[in-house]
Amino acid sequence: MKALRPRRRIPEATVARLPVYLRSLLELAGVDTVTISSERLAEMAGVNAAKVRKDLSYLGSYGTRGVGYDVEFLLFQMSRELGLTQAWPVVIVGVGNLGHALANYGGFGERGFPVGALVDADPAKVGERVGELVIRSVEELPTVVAELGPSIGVVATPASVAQEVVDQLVAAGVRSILNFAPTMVTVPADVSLRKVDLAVELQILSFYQQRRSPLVAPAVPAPIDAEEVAAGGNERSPGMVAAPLSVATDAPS
Amino acid sequence: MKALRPRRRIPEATVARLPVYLRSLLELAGVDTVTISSERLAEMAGVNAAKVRKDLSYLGSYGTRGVGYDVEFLLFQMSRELGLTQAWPVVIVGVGNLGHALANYGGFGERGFPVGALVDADPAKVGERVGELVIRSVEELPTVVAELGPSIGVVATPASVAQEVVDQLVAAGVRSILNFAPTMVTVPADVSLRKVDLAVELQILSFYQQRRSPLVAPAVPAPIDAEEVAAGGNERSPGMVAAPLSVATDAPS
DNA sequence: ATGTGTGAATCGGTTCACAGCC
DNA sequence: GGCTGTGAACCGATTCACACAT
Repeated sequence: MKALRPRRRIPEATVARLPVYLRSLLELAGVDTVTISSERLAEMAGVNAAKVRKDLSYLGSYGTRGVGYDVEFLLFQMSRELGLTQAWPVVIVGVGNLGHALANYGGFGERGFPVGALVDADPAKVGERVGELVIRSVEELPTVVAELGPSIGVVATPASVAQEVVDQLVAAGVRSILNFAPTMVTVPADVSLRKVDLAVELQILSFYQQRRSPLVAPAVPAPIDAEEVAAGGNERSPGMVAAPLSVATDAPS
Repeated sequence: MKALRPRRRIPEATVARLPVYLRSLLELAGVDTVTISSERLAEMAGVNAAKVRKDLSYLGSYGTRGVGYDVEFLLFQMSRELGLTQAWPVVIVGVGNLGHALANYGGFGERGFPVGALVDADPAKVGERVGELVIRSVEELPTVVAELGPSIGVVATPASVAQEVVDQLVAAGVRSILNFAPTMVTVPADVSLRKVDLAVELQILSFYQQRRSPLVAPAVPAPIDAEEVAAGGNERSPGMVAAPLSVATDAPS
């Protein structure tokens, strides 16, 4: 299954920023603002204007020179491109602390990703009710996925069973998986996999914090102001998890 | 603004992978395995061998040609580099669904990031007990942070107050922040910020899934093309495709 | 005059390929 | 022979800078 047809191939880094632009646009949608400049959108999204223009240009030439971008139109195009014109149900596997929280977290449904099913391997949990859903057995995955249609699998199990669960999701037909388990898992080439690894995030922060204070005392002649300085947002999606960028430039001497 | 402070500057992308190597090494630590080759470590971490060698070379020349890397020694160096020789307490701000789950999630403490305090702005929650901790008022942040010492702030509040909370953390002296709120926040240049945005992750998955199965006809005349999907920016290296030892290679349906 | 769209320059990171040491 | 360490080539992404449309 390898076709190569990039009608308009959108760079991965751009794809990772589209949701951020979308959110920014939603913030000012419906209201007074009819058009927006790349500069203003950049500010809202926490990136720079050149990047915004380049990114949006991959979607098509939807702007008007000398004016800016039509907010509504851009919203529409972007939603379409991101596949948000339809709802993608989410199947959460592993209803422990995290799975539970994710199930109750309203944010998903609001954004077009209704939690469609909860699944757990523990027989003691099967049948238990969480919100409006009843936890089902992991054995029912094929049925569950068939009922929901194209959906996204969220793995919130212990690391030890994550690969097994991923395999089951894939076998059930799920082609998009978000893994929260702190372990590496592999999927066939036609399945998308992203991971969110909290411990890794903390360790990355630890690295920079460590570097910053081998000693103490910043001892900088001119105290740096606060607020407003952009620390960049983390975006980026190269070979890792989320995005990165942080850290500071080091001691201004 | 670039001082040549860090004798060995480690690329950001490398820093983000160190925790993954660390975890891999821990998996085989203590046991029979005394040394490990870049190839084997690469396999465990889900990257390629050249990358492992290059990454490890930034830490120093800790390998032995013709042999590999000493597991224990590498573990030690890596822990030190990541600042894991000390525990960094975590302050969770916002004890809603997610904050609660994070507080109860044992994974942090295990990995050297004990949850040191829970803070919330809601007076109704202050005083409530969660695990061994009592939720404290957000006004007490300066005191809390002073008590804990250098720590990491985790923002698990609604988006609407995230920036405010981040400012308070920074004012209280926190220099490392992990933001779960779905909004852009800024911090001074000397503060590290990383974000975990679940909705964004789902939308990225949606993008690729959408491309894979363009369901309805687009409202705009646009030639549609299939394309090989290589989704996520997460981990995944180009080379890691089909699941080696997993089942699931083919989808049932 | 204003702000997009995009080639060209640049940068950071990955991969290659092989010299060097075990 | 095996495997690391690393310059060099390569590649994707970011930034620059300006022609062009309104």
